[in-house]
Amino acid sequence: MPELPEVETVRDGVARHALNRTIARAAVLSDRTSRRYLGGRLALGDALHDRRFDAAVRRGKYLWLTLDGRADDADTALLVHLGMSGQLLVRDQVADPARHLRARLEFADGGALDFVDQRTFGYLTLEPLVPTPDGAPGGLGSDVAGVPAPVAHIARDLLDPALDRAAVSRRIRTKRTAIKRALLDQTVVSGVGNIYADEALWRARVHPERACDELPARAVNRVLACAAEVMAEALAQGGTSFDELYVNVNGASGYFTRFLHSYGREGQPCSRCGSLIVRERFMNRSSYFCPRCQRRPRSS
DNA sequence: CCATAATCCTGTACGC
DNA sequence: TGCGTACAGGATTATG
Repeated sequence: MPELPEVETVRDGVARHALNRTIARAAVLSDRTSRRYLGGRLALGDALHDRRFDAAVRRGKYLWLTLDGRADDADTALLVHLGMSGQLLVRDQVADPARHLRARLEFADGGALDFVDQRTFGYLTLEPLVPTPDGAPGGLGSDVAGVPAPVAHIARDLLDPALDRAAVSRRIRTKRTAIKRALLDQTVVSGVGNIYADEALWRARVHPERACDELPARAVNRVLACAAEVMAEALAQGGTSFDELYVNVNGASGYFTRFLHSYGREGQPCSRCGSLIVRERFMNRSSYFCPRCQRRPRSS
């Protein structure tokens, strides 16, 4: 499941292998993949014809590829969200279509960029860039102070040099909700999904149901620091491939799965204290935590 | 405005 | 063996 480290791994791969190459043909094969683009899948493919990407940029779990200069739409980007199972794969040659191939961009030099997505929560769309309020770069990968319009409400992420982490901490402490909910709220801080939320809370020794407005500032700061730390470490391992739906642009899995301490480890001993990791329903999904290291709040 | 529930989707794992 | 069901969950949309 692609969260920040996985999307960043993909962004890096695209930046290395897919920039400044002319797109000779582009085809979006599924209406669902282009559902965010009002012109429809055929127009989306047509719009990419004979164009090139000149940067690959990421904020949180959003990735966008900026189109090279053309007077009428120089500030336009192909916005990519991988959803649950989206993959961008760089092909040296046009290969046989993968089972869930949703779009293919063929380069004039013979290679291709494939978008494969089993569960179809991912999408592609073309979007104008809008200025960032603070004038800082819109995301990692470009100096341009712009983001695609649908990304304007998404907060900066924990690996963004322009993030004001102290302000995020203050905002979290005003929220009347559980800390894990706040971590997963992409308008508060972006890039954290279920896996890294659980891992960050385990590291910080904070129970996922702890109320934001009852946590000491120190604890919230610790959670944010741990989240940044665990995602940086995961990035260094190429991300987490928990269920094989996440791979990099070359089709390789990430190696961080073996370093997980809580996520997916129900019934296994906590690597810190030996208590058995428990799993609970939370927000229509699962929370994994150590019942001894991460003390449950009295209420709720 | 804020918090939360419902919703989209497909493959896999399981119980009967 | 096969069928039905639960489950995985990011982000938008709807509802309270």
